[in-house]
Amino acid sequence: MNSDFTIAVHSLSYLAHLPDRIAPSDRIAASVSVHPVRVRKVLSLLCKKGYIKSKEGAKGGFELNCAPDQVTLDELYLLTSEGSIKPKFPNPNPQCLIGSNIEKAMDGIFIDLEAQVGSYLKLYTIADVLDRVEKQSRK
Amino acid sequence: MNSDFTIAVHSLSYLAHLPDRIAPSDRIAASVSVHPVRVRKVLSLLCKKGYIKSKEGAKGGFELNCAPDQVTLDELYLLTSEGSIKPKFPNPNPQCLIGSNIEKAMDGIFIDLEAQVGSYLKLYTIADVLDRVEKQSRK
DNA sequence: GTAACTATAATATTATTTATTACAGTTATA
DNA sequence: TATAACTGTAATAAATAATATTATAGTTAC
Repeated sequence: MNSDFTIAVHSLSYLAHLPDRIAPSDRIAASVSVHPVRVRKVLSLLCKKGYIKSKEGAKGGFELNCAPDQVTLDELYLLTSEGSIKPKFPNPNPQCLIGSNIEKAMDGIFIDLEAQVGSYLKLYTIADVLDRVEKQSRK
Repeated sequence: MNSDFTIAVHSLSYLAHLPDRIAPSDRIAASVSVHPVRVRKVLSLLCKKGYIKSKEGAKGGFELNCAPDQVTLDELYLLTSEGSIKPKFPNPNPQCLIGSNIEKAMDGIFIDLEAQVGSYLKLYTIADVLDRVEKQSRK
């Protein structure tokens, strides 16, 4: 899974926990600890899907536009990391029975695995993540 | 998942399909299409776990030492890629409620996810992979 | 004794990820 | 209405991770 997923989950949780649910990319970036340009790139995906709205100009930023308990981690996985479970198959030898067929043979397994991962991640929402964050902070 | 998994699965399938079930690293490497030194590195892990035996010297190589229908992909995943599902959390800000707790909050989710992945991969053996390779080759 | 092999460490190369810079466009507000 | 605070996005640079290569020592069949 790639770290755009981390950025998406962190950003949504961050916005959800703010009283006014809006923050500019540099503030979000400071919480996630990545570059603001990267935050904007990932959040632009979330904008397209309507999870957040972006406001340009002064006092702008990214504003939550969804119910935290309605957004599942599965959706964010698909948006940011779909297909990332399968490892690389670096040009196996086409002259060889195994080499020429193994990637396609494994593809079916990995497609189902992705579905498994999806159905598990569907059990968790941004609201759940926030709950866990709060529980963790009380430890 | 990292590509050492690919190398492990490919190598075991490759050995299993050979009449004498033995081959040197450079032959395996030619089928997988990676460097022989890398094959030896990954296969040395499989040796330690007893899946194969290595024979040094002339006419040596790696010899299968297990029943292909008894080795599950789960075992090979754990050996080569355990923990690789979880994305990176690049030093989130310790001054922030979200930043200081999100990685630990997510850890629980990813631990369970790994277990899910494991239990799915347990459904497939090297023998199954070989079957699929053969079916694929007849398409 | 030699050729064919494994084992493994050290280094180099390549690919991927991430950060940075740059700049055009938008908007609140002084 | 000028300016500061923003987003959007492309281009480039830097850092990191993955992979290959080189080197060397040890083993074994013949």
